[in-house]
Amino acid sequence: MADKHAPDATRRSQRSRLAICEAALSLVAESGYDRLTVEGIAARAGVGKQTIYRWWPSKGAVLLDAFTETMVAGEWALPDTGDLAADLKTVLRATVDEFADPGFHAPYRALYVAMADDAELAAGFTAKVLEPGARAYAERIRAAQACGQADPGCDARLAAEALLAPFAQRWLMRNQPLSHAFTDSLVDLVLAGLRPRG
Amino acid sequence: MADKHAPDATRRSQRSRLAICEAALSLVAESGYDRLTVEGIAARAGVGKQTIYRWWPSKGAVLLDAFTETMVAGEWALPDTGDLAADLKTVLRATVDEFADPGFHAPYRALYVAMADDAELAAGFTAKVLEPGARAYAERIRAAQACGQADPGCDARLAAEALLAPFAQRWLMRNQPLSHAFTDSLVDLVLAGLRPRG
Amino acid sequence: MADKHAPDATRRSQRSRLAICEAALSLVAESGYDRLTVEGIAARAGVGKQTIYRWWPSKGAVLLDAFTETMVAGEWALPDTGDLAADLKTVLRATVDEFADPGFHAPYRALYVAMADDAELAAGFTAKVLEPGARAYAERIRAAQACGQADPGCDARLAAEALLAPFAQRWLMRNQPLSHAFTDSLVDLVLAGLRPRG
Amino acid sequence: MADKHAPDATRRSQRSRLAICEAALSLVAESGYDRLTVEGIAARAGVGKQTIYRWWPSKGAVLLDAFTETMVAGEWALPDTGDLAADLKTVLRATVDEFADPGFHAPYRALYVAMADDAELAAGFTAKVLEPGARAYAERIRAAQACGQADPGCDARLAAEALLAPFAQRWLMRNQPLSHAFTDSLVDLVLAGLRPRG
DNA sequence: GTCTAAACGAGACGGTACGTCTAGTCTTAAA
DNA sequence: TTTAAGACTAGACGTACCGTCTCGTTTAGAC
Repeated sequence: MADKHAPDATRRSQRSRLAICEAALSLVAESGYDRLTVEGIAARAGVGKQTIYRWWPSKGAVLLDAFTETMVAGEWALPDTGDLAADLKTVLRATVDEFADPGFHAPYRALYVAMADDAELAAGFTAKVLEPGARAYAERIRAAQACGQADPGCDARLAAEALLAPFAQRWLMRNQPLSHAFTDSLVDLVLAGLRPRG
Repeated sequence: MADKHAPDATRRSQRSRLAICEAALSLVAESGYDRLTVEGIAARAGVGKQTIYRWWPSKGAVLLDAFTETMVAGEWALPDTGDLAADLKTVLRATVDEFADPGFHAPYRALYVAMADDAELAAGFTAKVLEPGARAYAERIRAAQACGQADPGCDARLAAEALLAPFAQRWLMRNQPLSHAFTDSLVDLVLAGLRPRG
Repeated sequence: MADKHAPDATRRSQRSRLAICEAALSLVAESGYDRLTVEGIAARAGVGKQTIYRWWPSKGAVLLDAFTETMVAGEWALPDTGDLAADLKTVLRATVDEFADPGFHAPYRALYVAMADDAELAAGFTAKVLEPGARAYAERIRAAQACGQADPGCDARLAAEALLAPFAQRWLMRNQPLSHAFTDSLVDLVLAGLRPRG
Repeated sequence: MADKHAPDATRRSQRSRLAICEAALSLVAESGYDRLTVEGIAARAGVGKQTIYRWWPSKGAVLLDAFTETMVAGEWALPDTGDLAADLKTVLRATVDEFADPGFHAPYRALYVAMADDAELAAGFTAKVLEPGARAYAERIRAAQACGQADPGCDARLAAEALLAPFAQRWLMRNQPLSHAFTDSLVDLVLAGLRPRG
């Protein structure tokens, strides 16, 4: 029936919305997700708590909005120089560098945490961040398959996961170095599995 | 120098320790990690809160102890029938089935969450759970390399990660099915990358 | 300088305030001061603990507020029939009777306890309860001095204390009966000291 | 019936007993009664908690023992120079001075507190400390009555209370000075009530 | 250009859980 | 058997946030 009182989005204060997103990102970068509180965000943003609860269901949702808006530029296509291995290595090296910035990896890690307990947020994070990334990799691999650089019988999507998941895992665990050498080897391993078969 | 007052471990009550572990596991299976509280554990275990705080630094650490003790049998060697692909598929299918049990995957997921915010716990979880698993896979792959079933030039450890991480990722995200077909394909993909090169 | 964050008294919930006072009085009457807890008051009042800590610094302060509001009618003048001895005896007998009610003497005793360790509370209890009482006695005695019934050279305030303190002492100690006979004798003794001197 | 297991007092460690008493007195003088804890006493005395619980029912009881043993010399007779007023003033002035020492008044105040909630302790404190004092005053007054210095029709015990209680009250409340002038006036007032009647 | 309904800042409220502290009981080893 | 030591169950402490609920105060769209 009636959804509580759906607030009137046209009257929403953009000023507050931005302040909340910025506050959430800066706080999570400073102190980590478990010390991030709605009250803290409201205080830093100079905003009433209700203004947060009116527009977001949880602090995880705030973070997801803030992250996707600020961090995720929007374009997701991988470069295609004609050399699949080189392109993948280039992009993964850039990603390694990106994850060195606490302003980036702190909210990213926070979203990983929040996701595990909150299926709705997991769906959102997947749809807005993870899935587009995986799809871009799969697309690039499919292009290589199309021009004979990779075995067309292989599942491009699975190969994309085989590239991205070990990266994510190492980053999440923090127990092994996340280096260019690592991503390069990973590309080599997965691409070996994609060699066109004679 | 002195760490506060290190409690005397020889006087520790095993009765309480076990009750705490069992309570933690059952509660996390019932309600999820973010509804798991130290007070709840203490209440269900029939134990004073201080007894938990005396021996563990956080609820995540309790869960790690409880999980490794109860869930992780101890032996980690993979079967070796001589057929690498078959062996890997068998084990991964069994793991898929294992993760269908909430009594198993709930604490596992909880540890993933806790880990992301707590580097110390991450180290413990890695050392006691993830690392032994990865090592067992790498060992099996090395055995295959030794008898010519796999390219000896490949990094066995990296291949192990390429098998395990996509599995973990899908499970964590819940957005794609975690089926035998998936793990079988994954084995095929990674093993294709390990084909002995002519 | 700034007192933390002084809460906004205009928004204070009177409903909660009254419930807290009533809960404090009933609990102390039932179980005594040392079994009185802030949590217990909050629970019985149906109130969050923070609502108590926001407005009072200690359980003693709650009790003082509750007591002065409920028990202390406000008017403190002693009757003046022209007969000082009779008037004092009447009032003290009434006080003896009043102290037989646990609803009255329990919080009173509690405040005595709390006072001894808390100088601020002592000041409050003195100012709101003890001092007005002593002053009323002193005033009545001064009236008697003015009309020649008592020696004008005596310190009326000291005489008031000589009446009230032995009463308080016996009540506090519980080792001797607190009877009308006792207060009558006390009045006779002190008034003998106030006889107009020839 | 059997009283639990009455411990064997003949084997009691005097060393521990003394250490406990000293620890209790010094701690209460330093921090006040409400910060006095059994654990604190045990720690400072270098004694197990059980050793305290074995021999005393409460921290108040420890304090009473410690106080009576250390502070109350044992002899309670007031001087008798033949001049009642002078003798009383001398003794009360000395008492005023005694109460200026925190080592004395801190445990005394603590016992007042403890007493109000604990009838058993009240009986003990009364019997060992207050009552002997009151009796000594009453005795001195009776001596004066015997030699015609005071009205024999008056209740000497009541007069003693009229001297001691206002003193105790002022000390307990801390809101009025506790001076020699005050005790002198008090003696004068009460003694006026005891004047032999023509 | 008001008027008026909303979104807003602020923050009090009923609650839950935190991590700490102490009570009083129980167990162990030493003397 | 008493003692020092200290782990145990129990539960209150005072604090931090939760998410809900008023309060006036902006503020922006409809009159």
